[in-house]
Amino acid sequence: MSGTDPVCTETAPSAAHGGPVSVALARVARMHRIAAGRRLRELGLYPGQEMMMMRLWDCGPVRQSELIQSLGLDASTVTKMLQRMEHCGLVLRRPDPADRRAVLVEATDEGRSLRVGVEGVWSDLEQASLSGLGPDDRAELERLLGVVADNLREEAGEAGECPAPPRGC
Amino acid sequence: MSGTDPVCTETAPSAAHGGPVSVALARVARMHRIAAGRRLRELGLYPGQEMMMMRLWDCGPVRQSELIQSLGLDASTVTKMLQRMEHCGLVLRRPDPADRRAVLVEATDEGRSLRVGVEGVWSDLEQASLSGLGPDDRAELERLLGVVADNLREEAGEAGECPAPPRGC
DNA sequence: ACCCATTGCTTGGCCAGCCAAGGTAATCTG
DNA sequence: CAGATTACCTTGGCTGGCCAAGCAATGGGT
Repeated sequence: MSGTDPVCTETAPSAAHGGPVSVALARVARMHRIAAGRRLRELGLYPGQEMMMMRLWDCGPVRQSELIQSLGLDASTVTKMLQRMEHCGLVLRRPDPADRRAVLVEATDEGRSLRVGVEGVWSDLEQASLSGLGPDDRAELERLLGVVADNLREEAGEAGECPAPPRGC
Repeated sequence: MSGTDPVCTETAPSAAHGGPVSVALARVARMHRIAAGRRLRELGLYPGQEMMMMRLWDCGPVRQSELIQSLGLDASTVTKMLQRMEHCGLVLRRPDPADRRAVLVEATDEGRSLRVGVEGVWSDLEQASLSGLGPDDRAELERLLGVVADNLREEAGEAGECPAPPRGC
C-alpha cells in the first residue's frame, strides 16, 4: 500500500500492474473452478464434464463435432472425455448412419439422472459466489463478463450454441 | 430466442439456468486463459508459469511453501512445475540451510529476462479483454470480481500475499 | 470417373492441476 | 530427553486441456 516497502506487500504481483482486472479474473476463475469441482465430485463428475452433460441434456443425440463446436474445446479433448464418460456409463456413442465418419453422442439414463444434482450444484455455486451482491450488481457483473467474452471471442475460439438443429435440437 | 423451440437455442445450457453468472464466468475464464496461453507461448511459457515467475520476480529467493501459499496451488503442482522450469533454466532451486526440509526457489537471469515480455503480454491481454469498457466499468468489474473472490476464498483455498517477508520480500 | 481438399475423429505427447500416500526434518509435549 | 505431531516436499496416478500428426470418409472440381 504505502511506505518504503518495494515489493510483495500487495496480493497482486507487481509485474501484473498492467492488468489488474486480468489478475482478478484469473484468481476468481480458479477459485470458481475449484468450488465447482468440490461440488461435482460428490456427483461423480470431474470439472468440465458438467458442461458436456448439460449440452447432451439439451441436445439429445448430437454429433461429436457439434459438441466440440458448442463447448469450444479441442477435438481431442472431447474424444478423450467422452471415452472416459462412456466407460463410466454416463454417455452412449454410436456411429452416425448418415455419415460414417461421425459419431453420435447421447446421455444414458444414468447420465440423465445427474441433471437434478448438477442443477443444484450450479445454483449453489451461484449463490455462494454472489453472496452479498444485489440483483443489480449481479446483472452488472453478467453484463461486464459478456462484454469481455465478446472481446475475447474472436481470438480465443467460440463457445457458441447449437448451430443447426436438425430435429429435436 | 422466442417461439416454440424447446431447447438448445440459447448459448447457455438450460440446465444452468440457476447460475447464469457462473456460466458467464466459466466461459470468460476459459477464453481468457486461452488468450493468455497464446501470448505466453511466444515467450516459451506455459499458462500458469507466468504467475510463478511474477511471484519469483517480486520475492527473490522464496521458500517453495510460500509459493504454494501465495499461488494457492497444490504442493505437488508446484513441485512438478518447478522441476520442469528448473530443467528449462528459468528457475534455480537449492535447499534452505536454515531448514533442511525446505527448498529455496529463485529466478535465474534467463527467468528474469522474461519479465518485460510477460508484462507486455499481461497488458496486452488486459487491453484486449476490456476493449469497449470505460475506466468506471473496469473498476466496477474489478470490484465485483473482488467480492466474488472474497466469497469463494474461504471454501476454495487462498491466493494471498507473501505473508512474512524475511528480508528482501 | 478420378483426384484432391475438407471434414470428423483418434492417437500420442505434453503441461496444469487435483488427491492420496509416503518420507524426512523440525517442533511441540510429556 | 524421547515420542508424537506437525511442516515441507516428493512421487504416483488420474483428469482437463492443448497441439501435432494421422487415418477414414465425404464431397467438390476437372
